[in-house]
Amino acid sequence: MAIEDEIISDITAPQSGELSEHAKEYLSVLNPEQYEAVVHEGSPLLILAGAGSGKTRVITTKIAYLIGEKGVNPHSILAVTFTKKAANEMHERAIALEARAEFSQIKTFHSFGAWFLRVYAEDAGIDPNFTVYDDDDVVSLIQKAEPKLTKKEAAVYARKISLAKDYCLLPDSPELSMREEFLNPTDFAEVYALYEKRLRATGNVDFGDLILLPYLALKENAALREKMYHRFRVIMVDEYQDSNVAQFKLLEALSGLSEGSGTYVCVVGDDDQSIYKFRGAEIQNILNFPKIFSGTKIVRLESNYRSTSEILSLADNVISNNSGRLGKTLRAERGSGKIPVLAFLPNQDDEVHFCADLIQKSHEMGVPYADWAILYRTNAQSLGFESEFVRKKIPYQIVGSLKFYEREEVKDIVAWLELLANHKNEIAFHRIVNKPARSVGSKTQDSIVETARLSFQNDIIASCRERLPKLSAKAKSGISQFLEIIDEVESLFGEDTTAGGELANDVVSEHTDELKKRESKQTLAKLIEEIAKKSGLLAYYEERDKEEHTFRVENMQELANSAVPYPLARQGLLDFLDNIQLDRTLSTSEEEINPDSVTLITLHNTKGLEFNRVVMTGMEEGVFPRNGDDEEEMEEERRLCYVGITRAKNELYLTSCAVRRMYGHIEYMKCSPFLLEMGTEGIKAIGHKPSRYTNSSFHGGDYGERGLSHPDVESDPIKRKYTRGTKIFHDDYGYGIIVNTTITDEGEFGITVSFENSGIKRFLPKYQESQLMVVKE
DNA sequence: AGTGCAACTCTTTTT
DNA sequence: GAGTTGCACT
Repeated sequence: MAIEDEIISDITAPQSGELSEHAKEYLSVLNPEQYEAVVHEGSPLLILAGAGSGKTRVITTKIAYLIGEKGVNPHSILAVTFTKKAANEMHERAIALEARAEFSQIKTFHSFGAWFLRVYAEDAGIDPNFTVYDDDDVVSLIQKAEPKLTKKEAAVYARKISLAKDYCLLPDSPELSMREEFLNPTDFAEVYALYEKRLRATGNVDFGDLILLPYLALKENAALREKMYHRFRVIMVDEYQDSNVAQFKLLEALSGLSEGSGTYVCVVGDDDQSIYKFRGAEIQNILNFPKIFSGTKIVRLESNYRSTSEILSLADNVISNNSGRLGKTLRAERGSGKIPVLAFLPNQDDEVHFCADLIQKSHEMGVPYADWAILYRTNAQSLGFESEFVRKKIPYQIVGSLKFYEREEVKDIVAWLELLANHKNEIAFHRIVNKPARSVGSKTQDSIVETARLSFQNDIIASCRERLPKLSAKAKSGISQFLEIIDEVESLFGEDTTAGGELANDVVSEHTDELKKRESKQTLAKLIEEIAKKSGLLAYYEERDKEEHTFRVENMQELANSAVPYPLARQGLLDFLDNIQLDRTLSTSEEEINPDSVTLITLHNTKGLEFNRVVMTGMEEGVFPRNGDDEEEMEEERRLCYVGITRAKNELYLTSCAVRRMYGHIEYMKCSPFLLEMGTEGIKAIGHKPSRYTNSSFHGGDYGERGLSHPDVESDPIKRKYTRGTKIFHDDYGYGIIVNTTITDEGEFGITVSFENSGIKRFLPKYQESQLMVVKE
């Protein structure tokens, strides 16, 4: 690891004295708390950063400041976040402030783990050519380890194993039997142990291992820890409220905070935005941080620069119902804006139409589609919006959809790549050896894997070669074809088949990659195309595309396209696999995503994002919040609601349906308790208000009887408000006078307005209340 | 080995 | 209601 040692040798001494002009400039835009956080040094730092409080600015400015003003070597700065998107944004913004930040490690927790394991594979006791198993692969592997389990049962074990790893629990951890969730199935620990053994035999890792294995390696190896203390002098963690136990232990081991390493640790988070408990996030990490690390300085960022005061006050009304908060009140620096709108709608079709209308009408007035985000609790809810948007030709983009990598044809190609990277990958072997059919049945496959285990250190390809002469005629021909394909595609690597991950993801490797790419002009895309051709998958899917009118070949090509930036070499292959395995949510290939499109996104996925106009849909009990009973889960849902509201900069809309189709049944929905918590004061409710909603404002907490709709008592006030001759102001059209009022065929109250500058328009005021204002003279 | 039909579950949320 | 899984049949 010569490179590693080289990097740590040139940490420049801290400079003293005057700030550079550049630094004065970027520090001058900070508020006092932000400034304090940026220049703080000498003890651990906990930044409690409310939504929209400029947290990313603080982190990136701090990185720039440390490098530019404090003489910290950019290589010795590590910053981790939870999503690739956030990591990339942070890196770019840091570079914009300070070019040398390019050399800092700014990545997700998991991709940091992958980097660490490649570089220190030996210390961690694993093969440096590992690839990462996704959840489906884990389930398959559990079934291989314990064949009597059905897929469903195996999935239960898979989920719990993943959770156990988040909690940093191994099969033999005594704590495993102390936690309720691991008590059944009663043989959980045994299956977990079997799985671990089998997983190690494949030479692969799962997601949990990316955190757990680096931690274990550090824990058992003082020399390695020492190395890390020199390698990383500054460690920052973003979204710290969602870190899990394993991540905390990794951070602790990496920083040596308890060992007096002198590493500077800065964590940033917001306890009100902790929304990943189901995935093992441990909110105690942030609540107890100051207790665990004595001398911790706490800085609170409570100035919100994102949302209008109307939006923030709704957010505060909701979150203040939670107990056990560190406590924090956001100040709306932007001042006041439009009042949020709550639409009660008959059913989910109306919900979809309402959103589409809102977007389309605003677009006609020049509002870009990209202003809008549709938020929902579960992925399933996106379907209705998708079809409606397609129909109305509204461009949209779904964030966080795993669809691309879940496609059969994509998984096939990826399995080929994985097997090439790691000949021990049993799951990948099973997937591709007989596809298209080569008469290699499951019995033959199992016997080959068994032989690999017994005689070839799990190398399945070696096992294939050895078993070849002894197989039945059919299987023999199939396996020999298979081996031929393997040989042909492996020859594409040329002489560069040596294993090695020393340079992974470091700047140095990027340069070498760049050189190699230019020299050979060959990229990984070529490998993928060859695999598709030689394996017969191309022909196979061409045939199926014709019959089924699908676009599978296109998808394979798209995968190939996304591999163009990677060199045709072993390292390029591993980098590419890391990239797709650790970033499944983003469609890697930036295939013609319309830059001006509406965002469809789950509430969870919105963390860290912001939009001018936000619609929170499905505000119904049972949808959001999902379960109403458990108070702890309720608090997490409430935090999720808080996250959703605070994504909105200028306009917030909420929709709630009276009836929703679920499963195949019609469900009569109650409106979400969160709507009641928001109160009725700061929100404009339109549509048929359920009695539960109208009654609640008088006695908070008592949500009233279940009920759908009251007779519409609200239409009268509206009619009274918009009378002929009234002067109004419309956000899009400006000032005008109501020249006529009508009742439509559907019984809706309509007005005709003559605008000073926009001609004559007709409206249904009920649906325009957010844009319409009566002007008092 | 591959096809077709019947029965079942499923809705959290994701690196 | 749909998509998936498992079984039985060819």
